Amino acid sequence: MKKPTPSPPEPLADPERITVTLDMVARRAGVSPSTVSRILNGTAVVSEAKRAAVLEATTTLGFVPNPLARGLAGGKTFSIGVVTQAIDSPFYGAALRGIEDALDPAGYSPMFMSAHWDPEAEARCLDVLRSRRVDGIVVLLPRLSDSVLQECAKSLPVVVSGRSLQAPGLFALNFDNYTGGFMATRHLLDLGHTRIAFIAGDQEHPDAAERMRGYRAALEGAGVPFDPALVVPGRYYEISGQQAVDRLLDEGQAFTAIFAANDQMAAGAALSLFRHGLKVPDDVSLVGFDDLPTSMYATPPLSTIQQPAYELGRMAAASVLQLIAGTVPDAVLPAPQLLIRESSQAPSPKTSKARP
Amino acid sequence: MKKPTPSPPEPLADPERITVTLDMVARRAGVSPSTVSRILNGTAVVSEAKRAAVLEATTTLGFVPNPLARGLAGGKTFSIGVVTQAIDSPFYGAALRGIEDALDPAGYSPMFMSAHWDPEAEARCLDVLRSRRVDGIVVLLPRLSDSVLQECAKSLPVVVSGRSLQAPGLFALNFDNYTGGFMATRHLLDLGHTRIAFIAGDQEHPDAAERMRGYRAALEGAGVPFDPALVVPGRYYEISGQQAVDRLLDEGQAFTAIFAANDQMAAGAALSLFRHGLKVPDDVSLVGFDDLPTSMYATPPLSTIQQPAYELGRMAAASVLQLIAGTVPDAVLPAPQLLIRESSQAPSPKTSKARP
DNA sequence: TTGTAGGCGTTATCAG
DNA sequence: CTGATAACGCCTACAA
Repeated sequence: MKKPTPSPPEPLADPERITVTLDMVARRAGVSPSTVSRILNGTAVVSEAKRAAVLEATTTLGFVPNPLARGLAGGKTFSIGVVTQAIDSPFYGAALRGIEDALDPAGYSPMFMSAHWDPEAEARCLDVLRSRRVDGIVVLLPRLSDSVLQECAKSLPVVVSGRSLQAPGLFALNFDNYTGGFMATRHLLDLGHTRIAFIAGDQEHPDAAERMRGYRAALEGAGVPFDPALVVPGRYYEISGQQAVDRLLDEGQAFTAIFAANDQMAAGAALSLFRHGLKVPDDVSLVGFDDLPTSMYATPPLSTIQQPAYELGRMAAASVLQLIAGTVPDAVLPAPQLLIRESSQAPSPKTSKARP
Repeated sequence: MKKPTPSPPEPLADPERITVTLDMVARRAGVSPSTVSRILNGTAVVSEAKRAAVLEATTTLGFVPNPLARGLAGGKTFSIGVVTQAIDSPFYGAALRGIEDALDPAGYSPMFMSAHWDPEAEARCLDVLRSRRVDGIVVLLPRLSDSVLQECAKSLPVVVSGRSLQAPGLFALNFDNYTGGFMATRHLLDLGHTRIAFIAGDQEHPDAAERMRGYRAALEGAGVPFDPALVVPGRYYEISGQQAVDRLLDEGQAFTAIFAANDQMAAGAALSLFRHGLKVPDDVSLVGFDDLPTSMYATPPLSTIQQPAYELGRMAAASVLQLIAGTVPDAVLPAPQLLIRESSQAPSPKTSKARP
């Protein structure tokens, strides 16, 4: 499958075209290939004279080691597999950047893949990554069972987020979703709300379940009875937040505030309220979770729980690197933080119900 | 590099642990390695009997070819380098997914890198990607000069977006930003607005310049004089949109509508208006550009120009693949489309100026 | 049609 | 400290 041009060989010489090999460097420096390799990798001590010669040859020849050959021979590819659920998710963006930032200075490259919340797809991602011989794997919010993950960790360093697992070669970075959910609800309670609707995430996700647990605990702590009618399931997407509020309103539920399990659903909820002529926060207070970059630019800016996505990415990447180096990671995610903006306020006495 | 375990052979058999090689498949099928290779790659015609035997052996052994070895031997890595400016940008998200979707079925893997709008960083990305021996490169909104890009294309298939370049081994996918800018402005004009502020993007970016050109052309076409005082520079981030409107308002400029060169700045603009007590669209109409996934959930939903980010990604990826295959890409981006939502309406007679 | 041999660019293992 | 000499796992002439 050559270029369809059977013309004379390279009219315009392209210096970068021909690959410079380690052997060529060795020859030019008058040493053996192994010596070059050792110097370039710092694998052993070498005489200053040769080191200098090799370095000179390396630069003048513009030698760049071939990662493929390195991987094949040495068993390391200097790449880390990263499986996300949706690479286009606003939440992941920051995390991916954190991973990039942590890996780059170490000479590692991330290899991103999306599993689309599908356990089977996630398994395929792991397979592809393994077949590509990545040196380690980061799984953001895995959907696969703990055992599968632990199994995977037996043959490769693995870091997961959103689980609390313990296993050799496995490190889990868990955000305190429970406390986050608690704080959000508590904030609304403190403001004077008692009829607080909750748009839940998919309870299959541990983090969603935790946020809900925080919601209930806060209510109980305040002596406010938990009302199942105020809890609507969502799926973390905007549309599900919108539908949730549509439903709440259709059912004629009385509430003065809404706590959405993530900012995306909060945005959907806001749209539903807008369509129904309800104002935030005058008629209904709204609190989200995640603090997406866009949330502070919502109208009005959204009160939410800050989730350190960028830090999560950085720490996860740093942790795989530690695992690879044989160190035991000790990273701990920052505690949840409540960001009070303008979407929440005390309930106005007049409109104590969404549907007066 | 054998296993450091001279213990009895595999107490708990771990089938995935030991790598199954092509040779093993060959042996089990009773054929030579080359035959296996030929069958698996469809490189040559083989007798049905052997083909069946090989396929059987492949599946029962769970053989997965090693991409590293394949790359080393065949000179291909089956990976495509993708340089974006910011992996966490809401606009890129969809594009990256498109790339993923187009590459995956072809057995290729994307390798994402962020250049942060910095030409030097972009050059480094290209170097890293080349050193990783990617088979082709996609550069989304390059900041590097045309000549550097063309030079790069001499040794590697390159696809760029946001430029109109022509060169061997180089394919450019360009969105019609001019028409998009024209349509957005025209929409406002049609509504009856004549004082239309424009929040521009960095004029260094060709696409930003084009959108501005469209803005001016629409004004001229409608016989509305272009007023430099209504044009404020931005940098495509939310904050710059907010600052732009702050400035417009501080200066006491009279306008009834704002066209922001992208949705992110439109979000910032909306926040500024909100802070100043101005309502969208009652006091000021607002139109953006890009149609970010979040824009339809803004309050009110944002009128904007739809930019097919996902398609862009898909087409870019498909095009590199074509380039690699020796075909000439012929992809053409969909034409811009105006999405009229609720952030734009006819100017109310009372508030014909932001500052009456 | 099918097998054999050699090589892709490095690293690792061993002697010296 | 340094240099041969094997691998690494696969592909591709070349030969049969």
